[in-house]
Amino acid sequence: MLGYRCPKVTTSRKGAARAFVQAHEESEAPEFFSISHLSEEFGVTHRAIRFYESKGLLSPKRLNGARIYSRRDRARLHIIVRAKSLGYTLEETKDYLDLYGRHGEGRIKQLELSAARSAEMIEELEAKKRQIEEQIEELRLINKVCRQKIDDKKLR
Amino acid sequence: MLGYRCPKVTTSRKGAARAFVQAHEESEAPEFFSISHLSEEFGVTHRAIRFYESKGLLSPKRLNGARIYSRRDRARLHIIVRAKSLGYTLEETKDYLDLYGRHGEGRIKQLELSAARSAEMIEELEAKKRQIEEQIEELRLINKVCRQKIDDKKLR
DNA sequence: GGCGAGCTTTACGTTTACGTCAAGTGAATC
DNA sequence: GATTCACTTGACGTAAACGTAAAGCTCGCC
Repeated sequence: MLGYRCPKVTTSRKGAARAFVQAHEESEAPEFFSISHLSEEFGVTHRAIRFYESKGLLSPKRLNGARIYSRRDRARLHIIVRAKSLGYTLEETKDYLDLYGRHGEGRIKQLELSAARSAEMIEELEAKKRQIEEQIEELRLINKVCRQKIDDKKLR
Repeated sequence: MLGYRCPKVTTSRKGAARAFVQAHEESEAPEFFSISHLSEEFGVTHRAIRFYESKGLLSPKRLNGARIYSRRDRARLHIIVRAKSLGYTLEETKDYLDLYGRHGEGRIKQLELSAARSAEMIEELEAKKRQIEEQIEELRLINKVCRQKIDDKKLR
C-alpha cells in the first residue's frame, strides 16, 4: 500500500532491502536474512513465515516494506519449526517464545513464574521423550522380527 | 438403524453389550473395554475415538450395535494417542499401525519393506528425540538464569 | 522503457481433527 | 410405563495452519 521509499541503507550502487540483506548474508557470520533465505534454511514457505508473524510469533524489521530478519528472529523461527515438529501448537509455542524472549527480566514475582513455567515445560518434554523411547523400542522389535523372518525364509 | 437384538452373552439377568464388557472389565486382566472406559483411560472423547474408527485406525467388534474394544484395539488407541502427542497426523499414524499390525507377515518383499520402513521411522524418532533434548537444554538454562536472578534480588 | 525477479498485501479456499447438536435405541430402574 | 443411562448415527460447525490465486510495487538489467 505505502510502497517503497527512502532507501536509508545503500550498499554502493545497489539500493534496496535485498541489497542490504545480501551484503550481510554474504559475510561469514550473517546478521540479517531475507524471507527467502529463512524459508529455504528451515524448509518452510514464505506464506508460513508471514503467518507466524501475523500471529505475533515473529516481528522482523522492515526496509522499504520488505522484511529483514535479525539473528534473533532467525532463532525464534528455528524454535517455532522445532516446536511444531514436536506437536506443539503455535499458541503454545508463542508462550514458550515469550518465556524465551525475556527470561531474567521483571520483578521477583515474574521471575518465579518463569522459573516455575520452565520447570513444568521440562517435565512435559521429558515425558514426551519417554514416549518417543517407548515407540523406538517397539520399532526396534518390529525391525528385529522382520529381519529374523527374512533370514528364516532365505535359509530354506 | 438396525437396532439392538439377540443378546448372545447374558451375564445373569443383564443382557447387553454393556454387561458383556462390564463382566470383563471387572476382572483383573480385562479383555474387553467399552468406549467410555477407553475414553477415560486415555483422556480422549467418545467422538474422537469414533472419528479414528471412521478413518480406519480402529475397527472394534460390535455387540447389538455397541462397540466392544479388545486388548488389541486398546493398544492401537494407545499408539494413536501417543503418536498424536508427538505431532504425527492420523494418516501417518495409520501407516505405523499397518506396520505394527502385521509385521512378520507376507512374502520376503513385504518383510524387507517393513524392515526398511521401521528403520526409517527409528531414524526419524531419534532425530525428534535430539530436538527434544535441545529444547530441554534451553529450558534448563532459562530456569537456571531465573533462579540466579531471584537469589540476587533476595540477597540485596 | 519494458521485463523479470523478488518482494508485498488482500482475500478466499482447503485440510485436519475433531465439537456440537439432534434424534433415536435398548436395557435397567423407579 | 415413564425415566434414565449408555450407547448409536448423521449432519453441520469450527479452529488451526496454512495454500492459492490476484494484483501491485520496485529494483536491476537489457
